[in-house]
Amino acid sequence: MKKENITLKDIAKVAGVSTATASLALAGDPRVNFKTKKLVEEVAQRLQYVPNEIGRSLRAKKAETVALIFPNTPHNAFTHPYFVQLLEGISEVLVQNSFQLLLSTTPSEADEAAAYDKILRNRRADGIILWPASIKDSNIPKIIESGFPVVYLGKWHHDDIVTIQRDDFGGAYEATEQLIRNGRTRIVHLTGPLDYQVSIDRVEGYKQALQDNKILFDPALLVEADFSREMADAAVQKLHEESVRYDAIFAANDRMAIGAMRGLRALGLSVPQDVAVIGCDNIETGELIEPALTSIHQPMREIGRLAAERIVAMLTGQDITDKQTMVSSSLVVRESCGTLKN
Amino acid sequence: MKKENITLKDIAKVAGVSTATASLALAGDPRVNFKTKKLVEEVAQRLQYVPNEIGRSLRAKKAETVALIFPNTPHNAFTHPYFVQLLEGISEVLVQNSFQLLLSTTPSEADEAAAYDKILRNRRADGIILWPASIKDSNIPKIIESGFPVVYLGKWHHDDIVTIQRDDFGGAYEATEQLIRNGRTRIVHLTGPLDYQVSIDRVEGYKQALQDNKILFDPALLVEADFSREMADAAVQKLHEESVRYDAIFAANDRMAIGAMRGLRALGLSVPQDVAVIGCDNIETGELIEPALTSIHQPMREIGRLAAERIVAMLTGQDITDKQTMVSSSLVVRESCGTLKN
DNA sequence: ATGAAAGCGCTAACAG
DNA sequence: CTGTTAGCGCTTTCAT
Repeated sequence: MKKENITLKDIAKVAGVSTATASLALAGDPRVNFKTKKLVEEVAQRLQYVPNEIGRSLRAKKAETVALIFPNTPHNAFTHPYFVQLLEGISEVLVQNSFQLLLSTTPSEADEAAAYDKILRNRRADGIILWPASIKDSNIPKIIESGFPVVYLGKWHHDDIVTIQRDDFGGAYEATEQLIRNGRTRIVHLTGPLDYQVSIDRVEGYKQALQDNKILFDPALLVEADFSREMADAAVQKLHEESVRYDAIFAANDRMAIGAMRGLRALGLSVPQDVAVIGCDNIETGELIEPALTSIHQPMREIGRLAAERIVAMLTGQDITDKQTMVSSSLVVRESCGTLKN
Repeated sequence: MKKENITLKDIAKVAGVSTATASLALAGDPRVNFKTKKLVEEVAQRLQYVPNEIGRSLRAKKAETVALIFPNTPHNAFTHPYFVQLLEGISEVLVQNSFQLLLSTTPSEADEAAAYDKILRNRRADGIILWPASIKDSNIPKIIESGFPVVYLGKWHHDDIVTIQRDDFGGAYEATEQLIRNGRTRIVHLTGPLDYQVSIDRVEGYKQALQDNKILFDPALLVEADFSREMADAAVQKLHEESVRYDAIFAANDRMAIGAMRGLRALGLSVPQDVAVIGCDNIETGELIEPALTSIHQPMREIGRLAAERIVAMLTGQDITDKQTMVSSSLVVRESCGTLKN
């Protein structure tokens, strides 16, 4: 049932030319006679010839493939609500440019190094889009310094690296300021794990907004969590037990914001009257719950698109003028933050 | 900066053996002397040799790669809330078995055929996991009948095809029956597009449940929609304008269920008192809204895992005993369907 | 304008 | 036990 694959040799034989000529003809090389070209094309068409990309890759030393590498940690990747959108943006651009997309998860921390290395050098992919997890990941410098074409989704302390980064600092700043503008002064910040750059940047933005508004930063209001609903809920409980007073929560993602809202409700506190809440990610759920959640919208699809465009540019030898690209986020104001409708 | 890739030839030269011996040594072939084996391994290690998979693939005529093909229609794939979970299940198994995952979207309907064909025959992937969109898609029979190793996610009318299917009929039956058990008799079914197999199966399950409970099927209660919240909302409006009376809605996905609930609220109707609602997919949002949504849980991750296991089995020459696998769904009962707590 | 031949990196059949 | 050789399918000089 399974058809034998027909090769260039086959169509050359049928067309009565050499494989070299056939190859040139199909590549549209001007040196080849128009008539032979037509003939070869006709035969290829008739035999439904599809070039074997593997052979082509071996010869060309490139695979026309981009790998998306991401560590599949519990806080990252698949569980991230916006992973799909990133993927969609990347896919969209790669398809347009006839690149393939190879998905590479690194299963366990243990063989991450090996996994990276393999992808780097086994030539299955010509370039990499790298979604970092923790900044502690020691493999990342290795990849980046290997000189392999890579687009890094995040901040990296080296100007030579092509990066696409979100303005997490700015987003956090804006969210915090929104709460302050609404009259809140004791603002809890539920962070993600603090070995993530995104978490650090948000804390900075939060602190800066406080400072610019002459509010003293209170360490008791900074709570490290893990992006999960459960932990946010628990954090609210804990704050209650410790009798910490606060009138707002800025959570590092919507899941935690929602978890916190549930925790608050369980304590008999109302949102936004008693405690105003803002999250990050602007997931669909936030729009549907009561009260609707104010959130920082992250343009993940746009980031995916930009990342793919950059890597394609690098692989096709174009110049990257601006290596660092900053994508700004925007605050979507809904009921939960206590802003009065105007 | 970018290192020249070292090849098998290089390590053979350094180790002072032939490439053949080097190859065998690294493959752990018992014929090669223990000492030479150690030597070669040491050199490979030292030079950080990573085999070029492209060369290997060309030789072996396989790529150790599985492609996931899905048409990126508005109702499918990226917008589907459960796409990520499918992906996760697939990825998990493929990683375990050292297969790569190639993601193939078909951009526009126009060149779908070409896209499929290319993937089928350019040998970048050894096997395919196929997520169908419409059953009208004429490319699907072609792929399947080409004899290329494929796992089809859905129902296919041919016993030779390896499929993983959800029990959409059973799920719809169970949901409908639950509503009937709760005393509802005029049950609206908001379907997905009726050229999707899933939609058809659900309609069948719905009808069967009605019939088994001696409720006459009323065509006015069967409303074709498009999986979107907006259309569900509009459908509820339309039913109102046409003065259609009903006491329950079974929606073909949670998005529509949620849209319908919003529409009902706008009409001043309460859920579940006036109208009981059940959705499909059991998305996270359903758990968080008020009233919490009863929904059919779809084990997409499990499906992904099974699909990947099957395709790996096929590619490694194992026997597939049961070609058709049916995965059952389960009803997650929450408030919206009006079931009394016990 | 076309063909012959080399070679990308790898593995496997066959010698020795 | 190891080396020689051929060839996977393709592109690309280099001759003709």
